[in-house]
Amino acid sequence: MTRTLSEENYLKAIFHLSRNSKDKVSITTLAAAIENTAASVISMLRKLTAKELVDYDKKKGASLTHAGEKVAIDIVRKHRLWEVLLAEKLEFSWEEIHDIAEQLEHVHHPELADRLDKFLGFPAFDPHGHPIPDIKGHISKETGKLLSESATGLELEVVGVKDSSSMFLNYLKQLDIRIGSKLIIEQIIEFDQSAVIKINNGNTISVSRKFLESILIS
Amino acid sequence: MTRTLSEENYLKAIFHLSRNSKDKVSITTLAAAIENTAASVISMLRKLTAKELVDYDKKKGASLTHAGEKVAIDIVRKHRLWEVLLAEKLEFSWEEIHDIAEQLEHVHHPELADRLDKFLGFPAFDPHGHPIPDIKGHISKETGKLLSESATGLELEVVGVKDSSSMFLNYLKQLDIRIGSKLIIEQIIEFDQSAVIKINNGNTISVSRKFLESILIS
DNA sequence: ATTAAAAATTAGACACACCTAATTTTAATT
DNA sequence: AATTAAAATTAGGTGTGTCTAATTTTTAAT
Repeated sequence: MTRTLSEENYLKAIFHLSRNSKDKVSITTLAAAIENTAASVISMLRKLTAKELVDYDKKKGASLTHAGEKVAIDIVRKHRLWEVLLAEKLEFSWEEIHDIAEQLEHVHHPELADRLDKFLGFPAFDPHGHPIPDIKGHISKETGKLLSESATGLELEVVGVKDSSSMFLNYLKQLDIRIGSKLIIEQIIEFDQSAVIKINNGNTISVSRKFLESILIS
Repeated sequence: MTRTLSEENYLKAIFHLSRNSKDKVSITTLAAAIENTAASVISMLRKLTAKELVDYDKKKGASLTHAGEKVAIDIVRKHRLWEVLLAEKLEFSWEEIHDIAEQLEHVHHPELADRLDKFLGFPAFDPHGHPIPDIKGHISKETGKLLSESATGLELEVVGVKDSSSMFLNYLKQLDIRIGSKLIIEQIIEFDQSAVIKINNGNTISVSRKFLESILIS
């Protein structure tokens, strides 16, 4: 019943991808997310199907079984709890914690997550604004909606990011955007769906569509 | 230059084995320590030799190069710092922390050990009484000597254990022996080198030679 | 409906870290 | 010195998780 690192990463990827798009996840999508080839994805899905952690073969696309989802949520829980420890206790910055938590999330011990949770004071959100599953695996809904779905002219508060990569977070740091920052969409450029936004009632800059889809606002 | 889990475990094993016996480590000894076959050990030593982390082939036996020792000490440092966090902050008990730290010690990040160290208040010893290498890789000498090398009749204080396995630590827990406990060797049985010891001026029990070699006293 | 493009799949290979079963080398005894 | 035992080594094999290069199937467009 013990899972390999690869297996866990696949489960996690399927979990995140099926949160976003609701649908079953295609081979190609998974392959892109996990940065493996489609061939590799197929053989891993077969393995996970045999272990009854994933449903596949049926129509097109993979989804987690109940057991698989439990495993995935446990990994996500550990990931986010470790991120809180790294940020709050060890003083790592926003853009450093994700990669370390990617390693820490695979440490196995039946009580580890719960001990961490208690030590950290049962945090509800990780430093990127994502909800932390509770001890029973319940996840409160993502707070906020995408900046890309917001109207122009309104003052919006940043409550989280959809992309936790250090690349993106370094960019935000450079722009002086963090959780709690105030943004106003001043203009949407129809041509490429980019936008001009005002940051903290100060600088005005131009950002891409991809940027708008990576920020959660309240 | 990135190291695999296996490579790190070999480096750590060589490090610990050559602390104990000073000499270069034989294939057979390493194989027993790491619970692999001699054949596997040889091929891994070749790999580590090629990476210039280990000196081998020469006479009989392996030892760490300067670079290899640096890596090993870094792993040991992380292991022991994580043990402190697990015991002091997350309230894990003596016999649980070793196995978790075996996983945590392989988490890579250039600053992780130092941040942990700072957060924990720069501890000098881990919960099993072993010295924690400092930021420069310096390790203070093991405190204490083996219970097996002590005279009978004296009151001795437990300062550490040589064996951090949960098997041994559970046994100690059952005997109510921990760091700080007082022991008196009442008698050595010549036949098998076992001993009768008094614990905390209370119960008297019989223990094996192996037991005596697994406890450090001041 | 046909055709082209995209997605899924199969087939076969490879690196890694193991293994077992010889075989060779070294060390220890008589 | 011959013999035996132990240790080291080689040879060849396995499972896991990848890959590339076909091939097949599905979907979309004309």
